[in-house]
Amino acid sequence: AMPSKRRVRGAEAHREVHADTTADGFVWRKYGQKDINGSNHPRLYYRCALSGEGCRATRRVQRSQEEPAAFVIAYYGEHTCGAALCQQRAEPLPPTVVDSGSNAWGVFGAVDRNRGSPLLPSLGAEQGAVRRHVEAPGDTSRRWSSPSSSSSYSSEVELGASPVEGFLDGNFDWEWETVVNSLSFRDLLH
DNA sequence: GCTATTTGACCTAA
DNA sequence: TTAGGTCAAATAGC
Repeated sequence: AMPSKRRVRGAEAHREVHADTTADGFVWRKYGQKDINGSNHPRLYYRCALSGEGCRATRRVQRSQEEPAAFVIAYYGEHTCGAALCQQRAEPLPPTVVDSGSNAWGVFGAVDRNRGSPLLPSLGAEQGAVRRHVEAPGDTSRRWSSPSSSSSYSSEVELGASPVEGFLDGNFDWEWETVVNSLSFRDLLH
């Protein structure tokens, strides 16, 4: 039988993030757009560009009501094509964090992936790299792998960077918001 | 001509 | 019946 053409109402997104750019390190193909009740902005639907190879990852992008410059992006499904294949970058991401104590910096290459997307804010192209600054209390060695439900920490990303897969990786969700020239993250579990 | 995007229609859970 | 997710023909861009 044909699979349902409609996601079950209320189905949980694998993760949901707030971002000021729609770029996330993956290649997406738009397949639909809808005006949503109670929203001033249409909702955009994307699936992985490698869906033809069986990748079932999709995402739903909508501008934030409160902050029109920001986006709320919900991810559904996993990249069964393999994250490396879905990403345009030639090299896999370096480890998300180089832990060097209370402050740790990781360096990322910024990639302009959304080409001429009208949704893409003027981020990223001119800046060369992203740095993620981590401030976490307590044990820093496990903060990226399995944060406890009570842990609280934040990261900072120097602008220029679209949020990339490395930031979203893991078993927990992130929310980020623009703070002048940086993005701050916080664990959505709290 | 090929590929990606747009957009109205279609489908179905609520 | 409505709302929202997807399809697919038309269109645009290369």
